[in-house]
Amino acid sequence: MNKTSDKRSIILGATLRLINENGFHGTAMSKIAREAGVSAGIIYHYFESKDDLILELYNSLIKELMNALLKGFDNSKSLEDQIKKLFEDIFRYNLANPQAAMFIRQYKASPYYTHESNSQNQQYIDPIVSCVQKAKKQGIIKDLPDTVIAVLTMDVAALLAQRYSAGLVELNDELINEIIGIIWDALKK
Amino acid sequence: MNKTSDKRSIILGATLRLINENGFHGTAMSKIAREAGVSAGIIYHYFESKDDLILELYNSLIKELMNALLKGFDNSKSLEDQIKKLFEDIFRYNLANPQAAMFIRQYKASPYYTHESNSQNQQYIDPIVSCVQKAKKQGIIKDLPDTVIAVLTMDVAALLAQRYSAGLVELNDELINEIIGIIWDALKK
Amino acid sequence: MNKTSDKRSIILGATLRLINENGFHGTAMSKIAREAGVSAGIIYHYFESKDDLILELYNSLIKELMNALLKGFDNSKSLEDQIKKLFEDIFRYNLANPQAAMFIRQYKASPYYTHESNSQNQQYIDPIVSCVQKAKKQGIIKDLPDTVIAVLTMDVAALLAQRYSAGLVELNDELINEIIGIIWDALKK
Amino acid sequence: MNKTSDKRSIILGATLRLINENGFHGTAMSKIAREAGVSAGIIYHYFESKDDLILELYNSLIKELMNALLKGFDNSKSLEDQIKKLFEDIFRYNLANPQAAMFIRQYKASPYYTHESNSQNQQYIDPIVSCVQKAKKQGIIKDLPDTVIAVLTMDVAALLAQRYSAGLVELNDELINEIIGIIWDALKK
DNA sequence: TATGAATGAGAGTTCATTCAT
DNA sequence: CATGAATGAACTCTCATTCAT
Repeated sequence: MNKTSDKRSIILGATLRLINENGFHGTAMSKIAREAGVSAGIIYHYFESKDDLILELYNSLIKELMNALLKGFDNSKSLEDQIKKLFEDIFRYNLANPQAAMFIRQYKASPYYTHESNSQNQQYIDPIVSCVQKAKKQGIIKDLPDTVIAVLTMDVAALLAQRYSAGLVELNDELINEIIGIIWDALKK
Repeated sequence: MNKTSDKRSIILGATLRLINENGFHGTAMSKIAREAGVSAGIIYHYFESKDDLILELYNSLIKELMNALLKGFDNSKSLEDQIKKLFEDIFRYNLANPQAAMFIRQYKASPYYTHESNSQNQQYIDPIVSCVQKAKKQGIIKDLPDTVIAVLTMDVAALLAQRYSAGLVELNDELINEIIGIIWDALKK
Repeated sequence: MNKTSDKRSIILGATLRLINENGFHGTAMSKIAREAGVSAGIIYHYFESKDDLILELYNSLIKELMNALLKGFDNSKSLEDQIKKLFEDIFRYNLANPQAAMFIRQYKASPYYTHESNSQNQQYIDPIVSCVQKAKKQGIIKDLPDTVIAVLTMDVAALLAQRYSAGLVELNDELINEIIGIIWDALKK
Repeated sequence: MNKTSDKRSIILGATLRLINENGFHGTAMSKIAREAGVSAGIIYHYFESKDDLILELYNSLIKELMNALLKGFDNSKSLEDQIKKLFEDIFRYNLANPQAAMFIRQYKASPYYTHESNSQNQQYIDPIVSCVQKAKKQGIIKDLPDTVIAVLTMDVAALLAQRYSAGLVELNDELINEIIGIIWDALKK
């Protein structure tokens, strides 16, 4: 890890924290610079604009999430176990990374979120999507549209993570397992 | 309906449309005024500030939603039917009012959403919460925290409504009924 | 006193209080209306504009002051006694009416104060000026320009009244008399 | 003198001129920027707000005035000569710097003038106050409250300077000396 | 690479004034 | 006479972005 990517990461981290706390609108570039301990100008060396910075942050968080999911992937297991593991990992990742979950959620709910911004992450998403497709074809899970499945897994997990971060619900391992079970039962055929 | 509440409503409507399209940050007060066909200054006659305007919009949408849910309420039916009807109505309301669903979702994902902003709506939410409580006690639905139940019903419905509005998924009556059935099966004991 | 002049007076009184507390700039017409217990619009029935309202207030305060001075006037006394009494009354009036003193001072220090605004009060000021002129000619007081004499009497008194109102100095009767004596000694020949 | 303090000074100078001409209320930040030949935004780099700018201007003028008075200070002279010189310098400084005198006067007559704003200048005022204190104790000048002495010297000088600037009175050296003599005679024991 | 002073457009908000009622 | 909703220009202040150093 060289100095360049260090500073880039520091800026991204500062942006993540500030936007989660104050929203897109409440997060001025000058504040990001102060939080990151760099000058305002240098941000424009690493990112084209504020919009670009936010998009890059989103992409990097999606990339990290997808890497975490792929790491748990085991092709030697049965497809049912693979899918089950996938859903479990999605839940656990969101709950373990509430800052990331919160940002992704806020981003997706905002006008920053366009088809274009998502197409860049297709490469990371593809393996997971194709796994889900296979499971549908083999009759392991219900034949629902991908979007519906994504909502019931990814989005539900992210929402619960945020509610947990906000102190609105207590989530112990037992409850998490129960929820994962409920979702799995709801999706499986 | 007198002129005063008319203009107030017009301003709220313009705010809803613009914020859904451009986000909180992308929606200037002057644009709201232009969209509503009023002067910029008069907004401050009806609302204290931009933040207040947004909060009032949120409150009014929550109130409308809750009224819609209460309208479908029938105490003569069995509790199971009541709960089932409630979940169905939540889905249908969100899908029928995508603008409201989208705004509520964006609001809840933003730093505007605080405990304080929700406490004002407690009066509308209470009857529904108590109905769910009763269902839990009578063993009709699973004994999950209210927040988890809210995520699996209200938030899932709102998310699907937005995905539908964004053209990401086709939701016909058959599919809606299937999803309602899935959620109901997941929650019932 | 009819209702019309009542309301006019109430508006003037509200303006006096608010401007002394918040300055010209900090005193909106709507606040004057609220303080006076009238609508914003009606002020424009009694006064042409905010500037006019402020000018009329200034004029009315100058008129009251001058009337107070003229009331103490006694042509049967010696000129020396008349002048001495005049200076004493100026002091006492300012100290007894700190709100008026404060406003006049703030007005005179502001760009509202023009030659034009003063010319309207010439009728009230004339008798006093001519009395001072006579005293100068008869060698009772020093032959200083009128402006210098006004500063050493009127303005000094107003300043002391304001300092007293602000709690910066304690002014008992003894001290007031001492100051009056000092000023008189300084001006007399 | 570096560029930073240059621009700060230019802004302060522009503010002084405009406020003397148009008052606090009539002096918009945008006008100050234009007069100073800078952008509107940069003022907020040097000053927190309009209020802060005005306070800083007041403080800098008080500081300059006090430095001018201290420069004329000569401890080797008799206390009587020191005091006399002080009063003379106050007069001459005010008459030589009518812009400063006018602003200080307008500021003191406005609601901007608070105890807090003055406490920041105590360090500059202290030496002069203690000199006056000593003179009172030694029976050189009358035992009047400091505020009264300040009014009769500082404020009278500032008022005369403004009247002179406004063309209301002609002040030649002879007259100035006469007035200084009158004030001195009034204060000395 | 890195800084931070500088820009200027545009934000939210205020307010003197008007006018239909 | 009286109201107060309505206007819209002008205000203070912010902020993404640039650029000389």
